[in-house]
Amino acid sequence: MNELIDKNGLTEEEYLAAYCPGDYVKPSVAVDMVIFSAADQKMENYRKLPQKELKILLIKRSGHPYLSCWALPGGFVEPDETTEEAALRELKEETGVENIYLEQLYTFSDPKRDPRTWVMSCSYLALIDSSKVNVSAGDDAALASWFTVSLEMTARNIDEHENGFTRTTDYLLTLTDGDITLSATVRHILDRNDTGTKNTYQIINNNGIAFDHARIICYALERLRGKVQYTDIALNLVPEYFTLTELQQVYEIILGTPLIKAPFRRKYGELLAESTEMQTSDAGHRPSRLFKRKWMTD
Amino acid sequence: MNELIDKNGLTEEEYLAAYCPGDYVKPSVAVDMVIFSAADQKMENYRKLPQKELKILLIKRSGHPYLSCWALPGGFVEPDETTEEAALRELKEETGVENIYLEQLYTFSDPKRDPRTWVMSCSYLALIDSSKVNVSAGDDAALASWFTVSLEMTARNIDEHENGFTRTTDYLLTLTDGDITLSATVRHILDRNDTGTKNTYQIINNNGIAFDHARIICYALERLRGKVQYTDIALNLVPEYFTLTELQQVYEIILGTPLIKAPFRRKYGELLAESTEMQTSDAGHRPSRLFKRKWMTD
DNA sequence: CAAATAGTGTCTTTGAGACATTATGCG
DNA sequence: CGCATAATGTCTCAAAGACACTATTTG
Repeated sequence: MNELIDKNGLTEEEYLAAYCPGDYVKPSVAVDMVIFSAADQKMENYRKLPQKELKILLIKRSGHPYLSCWALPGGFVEPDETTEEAALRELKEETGVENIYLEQLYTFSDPKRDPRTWVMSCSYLALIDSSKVNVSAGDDAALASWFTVSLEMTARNIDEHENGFTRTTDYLLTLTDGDITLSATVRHILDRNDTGTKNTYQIINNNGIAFDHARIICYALERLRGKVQYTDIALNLVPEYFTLTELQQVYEIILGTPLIKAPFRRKYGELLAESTEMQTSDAGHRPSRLFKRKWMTD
Repeated sequence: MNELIDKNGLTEEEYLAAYCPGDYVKPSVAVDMVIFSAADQKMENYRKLPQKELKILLIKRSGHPYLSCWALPGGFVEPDETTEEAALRELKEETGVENIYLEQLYTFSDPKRDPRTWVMSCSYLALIDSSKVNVSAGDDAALASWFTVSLEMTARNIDEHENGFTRTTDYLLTLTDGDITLSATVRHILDRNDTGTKNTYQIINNNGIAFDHARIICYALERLRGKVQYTDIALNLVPEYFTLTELQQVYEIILGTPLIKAPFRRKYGELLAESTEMQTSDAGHRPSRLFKRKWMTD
């Protein structure tokens, strides 16, 4: 608190005591969470390992707008809390889980993104060990479900012009849960020229995903794919003790490509996880060593 | 627009027509910009190359709170615009520059970050070629100035406990412009254990930097340091034509370490810039080839 | 032994780091 | 020629990619 006096002769203390917020139009601010987990897919074959699948949690809307579409879990930020605290509060309400990996993603602010009124969405990426969460999340009446995620590039067009180029890329996002299939095409337009770079994202078509949440999910996947390669965040998707094959599968479903075992084990096994004596007793093949997270302090 | 009917018997269209926003308390949302440029430092020696310095633009506050402290340029988001549009609008007002590299950083939402009222800040990173901007920015009475940035780690303490560790790191941010020196110490506390990871940032002490802007500046520098290594954003800090030595200096002042010439030229010269015939006629040494940005379409 | 997975050895390729060497302009 | 910078050559070392080989378990 400084003692300087402003042009009206007030100190900071006096100014603040007299402060009256103006009557400007303000936006509502919500938090929306993209909660990922990596769940085991049941294998039909008799002694094969289960395969992992990347899932996100969605909640079916029971009111307008986007009635009976599926939306990201979230809610409005309340006074006296940060967006992160709001996210943690909602997370606990909707999944019962505390102590989760949480990272702010991006603030979406298109004034028309909510047809009712001006609502910004501060989005969060959350990662959760699927063994920790009960399948039917949502303790109240809200219908919540885990959807398997798939994102693939379906078209790309590059148009080079005088001092730059325009690149249009379409991504197809598909979310499935049993019979239910949701999908959306998100178009990314990158326009670069001598005077700058401009990125535009449009939801070209949308099947059952509420608001701009298809776009938010794409953004979250992009971030996850990037960060998984130079951090240890993937460890938040496996239980406390896990095998290297499990971890490799998690990397594979995130990145969408198969990885080669030996270099994977060198890179992540050596650097990120600490081996222990524990072994798991399986059926039909050599049992594998269990690993645990190693705390990297740098 | 779907035709489903909700529990009150309304279609979405009817619902929206009747929609009346509730009377909740809402935050104000501001955008704050960390605008970097890399300016040539005048060399005293008679025929040496100029050295680059990393600068950010700050504006002196002429009213409470933080009267006569220095703040990031910014302003409030208005209805019918996105935060990005607000940032571009403010940027044009305060520096006269359009067509600039702009990237959303992070939304700071501590409800006490502005002593007046509840104000969230959606922060942006902007990069500008210093040759494009006049030294005395700010077309109105506001006093704007470019400050040289320096950020260094001053202390680190790691405390390992049962199931994890707590790491405390202090960073000293120093901003100088001629006689004026601003500084702040930002403390980062990383707490990891079996139940999760928690990051906390505190401004330990602060000399003349308004609000939580010291923290925002640190965040921006961190992002810039990271992205410079795997993207070509650094090219937004140099003029259209530039030498590889200039570019290397830009990398060096961002990363804070000297780089070795040969590998730098292999990595960035080959991958990111396209050579042209142009040469510059200098004084006292071999003239260097000028390079231009190469448009990477992938 | 067959099936299935666990775990390692090693060759190749790539690229960063480090340093030396050559080139070119000016006075 | 001397100074200062430009530009390239090359050796080393670390890590990723690719693939083959060995090791264990159950039935």
